[in-house]
Amino acid sequence: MSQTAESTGPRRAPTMADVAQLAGVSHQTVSRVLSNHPNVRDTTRAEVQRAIETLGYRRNSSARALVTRRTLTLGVVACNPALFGPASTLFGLEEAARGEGYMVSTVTLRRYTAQALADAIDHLSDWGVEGIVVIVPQREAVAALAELRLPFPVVTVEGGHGLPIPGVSVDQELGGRLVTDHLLAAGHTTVWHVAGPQDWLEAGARVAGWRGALEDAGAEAPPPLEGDWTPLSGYRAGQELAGRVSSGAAGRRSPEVSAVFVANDQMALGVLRAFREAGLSVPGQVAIAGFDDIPEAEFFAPPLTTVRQDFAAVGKASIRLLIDQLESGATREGERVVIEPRLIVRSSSTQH
Amino acid sequence: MSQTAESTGPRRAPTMADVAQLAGVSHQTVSRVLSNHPNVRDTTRAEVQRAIETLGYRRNSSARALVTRRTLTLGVVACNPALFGPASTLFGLEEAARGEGYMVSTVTLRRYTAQALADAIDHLSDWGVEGIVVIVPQREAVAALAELRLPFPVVTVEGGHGLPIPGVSVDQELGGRLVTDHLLAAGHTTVWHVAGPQDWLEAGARVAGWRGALEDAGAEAPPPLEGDWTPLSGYRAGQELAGRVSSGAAGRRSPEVSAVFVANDQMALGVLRAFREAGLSVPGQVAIAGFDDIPEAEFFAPPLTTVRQDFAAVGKASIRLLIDQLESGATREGERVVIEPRLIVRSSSTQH
DNA sequence: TGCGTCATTGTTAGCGCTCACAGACACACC
DNA sequence: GGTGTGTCTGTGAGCGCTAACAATGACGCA
Repeated sequence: MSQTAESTGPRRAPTMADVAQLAGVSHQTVSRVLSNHPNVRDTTRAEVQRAIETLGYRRNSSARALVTRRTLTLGVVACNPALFGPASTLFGLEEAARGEGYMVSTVTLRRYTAQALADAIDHLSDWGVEGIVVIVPQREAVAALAELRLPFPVVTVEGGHGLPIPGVSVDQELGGRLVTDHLLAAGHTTVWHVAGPQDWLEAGARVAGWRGALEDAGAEAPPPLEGDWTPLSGYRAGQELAGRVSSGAAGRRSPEVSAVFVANDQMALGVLRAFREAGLSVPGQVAIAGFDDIPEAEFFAPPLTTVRQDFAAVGKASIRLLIDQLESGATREGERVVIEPRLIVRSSSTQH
Repeated sequence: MSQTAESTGPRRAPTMADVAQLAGVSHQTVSRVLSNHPNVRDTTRAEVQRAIETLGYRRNSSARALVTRRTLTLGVVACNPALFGPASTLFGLEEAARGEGYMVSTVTLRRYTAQALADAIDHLSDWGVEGIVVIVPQREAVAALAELRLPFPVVTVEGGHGLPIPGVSVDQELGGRLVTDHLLAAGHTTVWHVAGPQDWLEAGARVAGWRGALEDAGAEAPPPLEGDWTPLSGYRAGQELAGRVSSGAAGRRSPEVSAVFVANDQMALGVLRAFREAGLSVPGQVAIAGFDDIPEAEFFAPPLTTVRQDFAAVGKASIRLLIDQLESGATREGERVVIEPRLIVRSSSTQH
């Protein structure tokens, strides 16, 4: 049954010549109709269109790519695609690319290593992508990328500055500043920080923003804790911080814990749980702020003050940057698009 | 500077003929080396390999696809790719496909409509995908899909039964049962339900599991509330439920609210917030369970009992099903792979 | 010596399309 | 009538590869 499903046998997909024959024109005329060339008589065009519909003809993309030397395909390498940020960026990327007439092929990395990155790019190259966007925010990744000397344009997302590879990023340092300033303005003498993994550029930039804001305010910077973006690591950091709240500043020569800036919302969730278990009230005894504004943040206990990043804009800008290079043929050495984040104040940081 | 970066001008990528010439063989021998044909003398093979490395040659995928009639590309249509489930599935899908030597091209839908789905598939067809996986769990989507009669195999994820399109799904009904049974076993006389949008098959199946478990236990089924998967909708449903807890069953002729099964974790988060604001203790006064086991669930206040789905397995199985069809040429009419979910018990449903 | 067999290599055609160019025809102008 | 200047259409080549077949030489065996 399975073999005889299509009654006339394994019929080949119709070709341009088939359409031409049915419409009584040359294959070239069919091609012209398909590419909207102006110099085709209306009646001819209609005839060809009808033949196309009758046969259900579709242009063979491989043949077309072979002769035009354009695959109209872009590659994306992403690292933690189940996280909110990367997933949203991926989405924005794909949408923007499709709008520009390109297809997106994705390769995801379970964990970043220089080898995995190289393999991913190799895989994409094999399929003839015209350029790639790399969403691998580890510090060394960008360096590894710069050494690869690829035969097509590359754009990084959150790839950091100072490299010849163009990229798009959110101003993470500004985000760190916004949060810290906000907490200082609420009257806290200083702000503690639970940082992301320091091989991530974003994590480093958020630390820098936090530290900068403290310095500008003349506040002492307590030693930052470090997590790995997961709620669990935030939970552990939160337990550590909770211990310091109760034991007071004297024992450790550190300032009192009354405000914490956590480098992402998931870790902030862990911190909240740790504080809850320690019997600390938020924001009563400690104010907390996160980063990312995941959809859940508004419904945390209490709702979380955080920083919103416009991932869709990041995706769109990366594609723009990539396609610009494709079409101009010039590489935008070191060009960077920076997107501003926005502080979202909720009750985790404000005495109601 | 940008134009003169490559000193010898815009050199074409090397072709098989270039490699052949450098190695002193015919292009066909190069082709044989590349496709690991056994009948090539070792010395010849080595010579060709060296020429390939010297020139940095890569096979032109378009030319290859043109003659072999195989693009080795699979398409994926996904609907809410920033949600945890779809994103994880996407990830598993891509990884499995790459392992099998295929490339994955993705199209994401902002919102499901029959038109958007058709457009997405059109877009993928234009790029010559050999088959597609559709992760669009709305009820009508599958029907629309069945009517499209596509010239390549299709596999659905969470696409429901009774259609000629093969697919992979998690046993959502079983999941609903597991949760409900668990809550009943804890001594609750009945279990309320905050359902997902009823045009989603998964939402319907979870309702069915919930209702089935109640019936089997001889418990009365209260009218289910309906949300849209977002924390906000869960919050609203939670407010409604909280009102019933305080006013008691008498006013509405409904059983008392002492246990709630929420159709996903995000909505459960909203319910938790509503209950917290209403001064209800969880699980003291009301037990709550969710569905999905998002990474955050363990850190909710309180940690959430939920159902874990193995999305990676779903992705892997879909790709297997698709590639099997590709290689056998036969469509697996109505074949379904069902993956079992697992109950994760945490403190939101248990008196400590 | 003659012939078949096998491993190794080369030759040729053609996948389905676009590009460059060449025709055909209509119309205007001198 | 000749010569442009359009508009519309067809012809031929070739993109880079693989598949089918042909050719070559080495070897074994009668």
